[in-house]
Amino acid sequence: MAGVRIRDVAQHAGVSVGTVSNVLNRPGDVSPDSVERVNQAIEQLGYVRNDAARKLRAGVSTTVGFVVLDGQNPFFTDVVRGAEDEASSHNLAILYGNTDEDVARERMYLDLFEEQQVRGVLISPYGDIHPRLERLRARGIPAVLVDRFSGDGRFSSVSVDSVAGGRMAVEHLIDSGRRRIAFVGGPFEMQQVRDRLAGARVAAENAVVPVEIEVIATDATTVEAGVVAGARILARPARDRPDALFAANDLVALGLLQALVVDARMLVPDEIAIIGFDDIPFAAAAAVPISSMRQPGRMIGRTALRILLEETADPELIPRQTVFLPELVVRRSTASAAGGAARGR
Amino acid sequence: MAGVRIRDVAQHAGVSVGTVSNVLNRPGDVSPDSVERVNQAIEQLGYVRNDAARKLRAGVSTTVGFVVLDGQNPFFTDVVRGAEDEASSHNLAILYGNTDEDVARERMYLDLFEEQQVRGVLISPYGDIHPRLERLRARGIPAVLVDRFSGDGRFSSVSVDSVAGGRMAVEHLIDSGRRRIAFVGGPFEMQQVRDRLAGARVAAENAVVPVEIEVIATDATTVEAGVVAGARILARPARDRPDALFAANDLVALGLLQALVVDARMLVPDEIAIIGFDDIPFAAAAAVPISSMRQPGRMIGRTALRILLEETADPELIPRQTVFLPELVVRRSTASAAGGAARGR
DNA sequence: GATACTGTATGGATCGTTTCAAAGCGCGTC
DNA sequence: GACGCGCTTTGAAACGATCCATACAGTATC
Repeated sequence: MAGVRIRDVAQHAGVSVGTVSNVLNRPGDVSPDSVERVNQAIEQLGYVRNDAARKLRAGVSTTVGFVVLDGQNPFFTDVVRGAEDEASSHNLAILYGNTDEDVARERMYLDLFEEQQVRGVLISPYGDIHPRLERLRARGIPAVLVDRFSGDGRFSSVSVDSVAGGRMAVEHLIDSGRRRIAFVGGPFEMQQVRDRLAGARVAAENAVVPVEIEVIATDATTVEAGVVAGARILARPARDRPDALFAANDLVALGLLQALVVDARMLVPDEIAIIGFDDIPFAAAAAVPISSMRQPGRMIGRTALRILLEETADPELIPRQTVFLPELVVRRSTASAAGGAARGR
Repeated sequence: MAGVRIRDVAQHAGVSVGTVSNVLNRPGDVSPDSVERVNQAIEQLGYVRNDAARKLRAGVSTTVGFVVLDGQNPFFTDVVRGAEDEASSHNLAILYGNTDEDVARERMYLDLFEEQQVRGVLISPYGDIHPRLERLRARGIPAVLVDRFSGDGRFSSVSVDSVAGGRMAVEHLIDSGRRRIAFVGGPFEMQQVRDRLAGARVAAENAVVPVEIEVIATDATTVEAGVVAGARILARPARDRPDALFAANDLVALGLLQALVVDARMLVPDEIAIIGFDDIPFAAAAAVPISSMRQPGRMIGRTALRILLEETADPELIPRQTVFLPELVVRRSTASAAGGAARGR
């Protein structure tokens, strides 16, 4: 429609097209005088660069793709926010896709991003996408895994040590006097879920007292799945229930809490303790404030994008794994079983 | 790098470049035989269309921009999800930007989207961006306002009737026996905030009993802002406190709840009732389950994207305002002050 | 057998930018 | 005044797809 092209700017400023392009891309190489005139022309004509033409010729994209496992999970919105901050400071835009733990959607977005020739891809993977990512890399599009350790080290990744996190969470439960612990989460296709459980088992094995770990599988890591799992626990006779729940993430923990406390009036932490993972902002405002393993979501996003940009700059870079350690945040949901004052008793 | 071009596909399939393009865009116009051969070649060579070249020549973009006020707010992630669903069914990708109530960021994203020549823009506006949007429209990029009524009708919009919502919320508070009501929210630059307050005032004026509406201003609609406001309320002598709080949204309501109940052990709803807006999933799992005005977020997103696509198809279309009515969801936080029997739910 | 018509296929022009080799310019040196 | 040296500027050739006017083959019609 409007169609102000670089040629019009050149004409208006009395210079050649090449010069305008240089002003746009390498102002240092152009005389201050020309820069001034060109900028005025741009201003006056309301010129906006055509990114498609730029991308076609220069081969450089100004977008980065981000494929997220669960965009509804506040933890991931936090990660996205971090990536976005970093991106906008480099004048990049984010192409956003939410897979919702669906392999087909995941593939679709990667296809889309390839057509778009994004500068790079951040992805919290669900299915096995290594071959797909290899192909992208072969086309000059690097990828960084987010919230997932790259087992074989073929890609860079930014994540949190979920095994350590699981261990710390369960150690905390054991310290506060719990012995019959249930891990609530799923699906086990998700590496994070497997790792957190593995960590829980390590803590149980290392404990000086005998500790049971039971697994209550859910089909997703959502509030609804937590509610369903909670109902299953309630259906059991009181004697058969665990005395502590380690939820795969805070959404599940909130669902459990809703089923057990809000709906069924169980006493948390007295009858049963609950700990989650992620420390989303809502954990603190829950029916009973939920203890959790805090992940630095924003930082993860920032870091991932930064690494991605380094890799675009130098494709020969060796992939590197960045791992943060989660931090235990204790709230009321795991206060000592003994009740009030004494802990050692 | 890889660089399989349409020319290579043509060669491999033994047809001309034009034919391959036709197979890609109008397979109906090509003989089944050619379609077959071309598709095989595409498969074998791993050809992926170069969207930049396509966009440059054809002028059609495969991305839609979405500028969101607060990407951390679950309500908005729900809206985005709706838009995304609709977009992916049309093979469009979403360029995502989060303004965080910052005018500069808002402008930056609109610039970025203009360079990208997106197909259209969805935006939940913060500042006054009408001139900016007019300019986009002049360049053939339509925009649809999300979660904000277009007062002058110059753009299509999809929103919820916030005035009605505010009225319904406060009517409910009055019905349950409250008389000294405080509206907690801000900044008042946000139309949603103003409208919800306006609705509250309407309800108070229409009431058959005298009702006071007090305003407790916050500088954002976040959990933290709610906590701060809660502390201010606590600082007042008990006699001077309102008997009900209408929060501008659920995040603020959760913050209030945290300050008043979790931290200070006030009794909700007995001493003070709380109602929020949006009905985010976390409202139900809160310390005291929070009553709220439900907005159909996902539906809003879907609808907005659909309208946007209709407008790209026919730029002459007259802007239209789609308004949903919010729905009152009553939970424990506003149970009758009288105490009464029906508290169990 | 000439003509018209339909359905496909072709290939060169085109989109708007960046790139890059070459030219132009001003100035100091010999 | 010829030459060389930086610093700027120039203009035409890409980039890879789509568009479109044209060509062509095959069939129907008279």
